[in-house]
Amino acid sequence: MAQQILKTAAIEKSSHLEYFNIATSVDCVLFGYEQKQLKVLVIKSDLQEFMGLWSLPGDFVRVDEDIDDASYRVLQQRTGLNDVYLEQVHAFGSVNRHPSGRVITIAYYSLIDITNHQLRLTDNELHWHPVFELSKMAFDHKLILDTCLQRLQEKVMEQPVVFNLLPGKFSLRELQDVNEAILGVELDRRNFRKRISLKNWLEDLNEMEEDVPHRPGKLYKLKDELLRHGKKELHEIS
Amino acid sequence: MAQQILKTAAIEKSSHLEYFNIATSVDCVLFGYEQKQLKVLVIKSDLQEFMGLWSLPGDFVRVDEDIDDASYRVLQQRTGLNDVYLEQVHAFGSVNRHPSGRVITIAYYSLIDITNHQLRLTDNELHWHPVFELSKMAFDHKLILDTCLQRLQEKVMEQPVVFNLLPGKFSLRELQDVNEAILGVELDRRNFRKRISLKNWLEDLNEMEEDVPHRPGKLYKLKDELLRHGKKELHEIS
DNA sequence: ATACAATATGTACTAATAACACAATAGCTC
DNA sequence: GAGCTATTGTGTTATTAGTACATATTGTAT
Repeated sequence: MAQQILKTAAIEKSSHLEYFNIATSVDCVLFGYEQKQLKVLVIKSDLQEFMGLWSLPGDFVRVDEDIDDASYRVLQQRTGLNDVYLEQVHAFGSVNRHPSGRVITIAYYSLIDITNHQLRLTDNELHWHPVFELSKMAFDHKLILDTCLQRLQEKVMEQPVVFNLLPGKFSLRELQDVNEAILGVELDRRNFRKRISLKNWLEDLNEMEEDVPHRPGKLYKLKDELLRHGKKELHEIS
Repeated sequence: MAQQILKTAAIEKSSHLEYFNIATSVDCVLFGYEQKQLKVLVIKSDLQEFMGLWSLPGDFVRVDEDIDDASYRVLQQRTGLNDVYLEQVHAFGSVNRHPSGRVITIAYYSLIDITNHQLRLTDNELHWHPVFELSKMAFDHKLILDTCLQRLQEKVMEQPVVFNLLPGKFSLRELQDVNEAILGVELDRRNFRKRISLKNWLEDLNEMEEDVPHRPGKLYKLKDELLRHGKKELHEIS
């Protein structure tokens, strides 16, 4: 019957110093929507090992910073935004995933209304790239992107997340286009509208599209109480 | 137009040494089922700060070890098992979650057939505790437990995971009991059986329960091709 | 005025879910 | 072994969600 030896945290830390040898980073999959395409914000890798390849924006987690805060910091740095929905998806921790040493990364995704927010283009190597036109990326970033995309696809018809990709006012056609761009399939218009109206997410603005070369559609907005911004988490809304 | 400076990984590592100051751990929520209750394997905290509180089994990730391997190592250490389904759920990284220093932890859950596998009881402070009778735990382990429980509840009726909690042969009543223990609700027997038969997960063994003080039920097993073990991942089985 | 392009809308079929009741069987007791 | 008890096994109806599919309407452009 082994007698349990109680340790203080301070003693424990000194006995485990060798484990403080792994860095932690966050990587952000920032999705946008433009010209009927789902896009993701990527940046040219600055490592010689990955020269010419795109990578996801990310950074090391600081010792005095929560991991969620680190991802908001990356988001803010790259887009100037700090009030959008950001969701943790998965941690990636293969031993050799990063050539600089042992780095475990935690992946987040977010949805950005490209057209209404200017990027902080610190250099022209940062840009919005069509998601389905990226095959090879630096590090394991293709895997990270695919994992986040899959999560987004699972959520898109179930929870009101996709509205972050759109301006405040939109037509049902625009909403359907976004959904199709994310899912990579075509949807039946009548069934789509029925599903959306069943969800009861939208408020009819009694306004019409303008300057379209055809019969204009009605404009809607997401109900205020369903807006997700900042760190607020809304769970399981139907 | 800032000129991009290419760095080698080696140069980058030396310039970021201050970030290699955060430890990474894994914590495992090992669920079991016994006496119609959902249980979780817990261990008395060995830190003075949390004296008397239960904590989840976990360990630091080693520098030369994948994070998934670390969770399998913890599982093996505590239960002697290495061929069960283990799923990553979430990373927890508040600055002050661990009194020994900055430790980010990655949570996994797994399902164990308690009755058929002896624990490696290195000391008697390790035991199976009813999940719904834990209110306060060491560190943020209550939050981790709740997060993993929620994930399990979401999956249990959709994917064939729960069979890992049961022996190889079981009756439909036993299966229903497990589901009820996980979800914390009562289910209608006829509807439950219909749903299960629709899933087509089970194989009728043409055997009967024995030594029950009532009409015996038929015994079933999970179809071989649906067994999840080791690191194999089966996705989206209906 | 006509052609065009897209909007708006409804019905019939199928699948899944939820509520609900009764006959059959094995062990146990007396 | 008669009767009691506990639990198995099974089916119908009503409701809701999902899928496939066609026609009339409205505004712009020529």
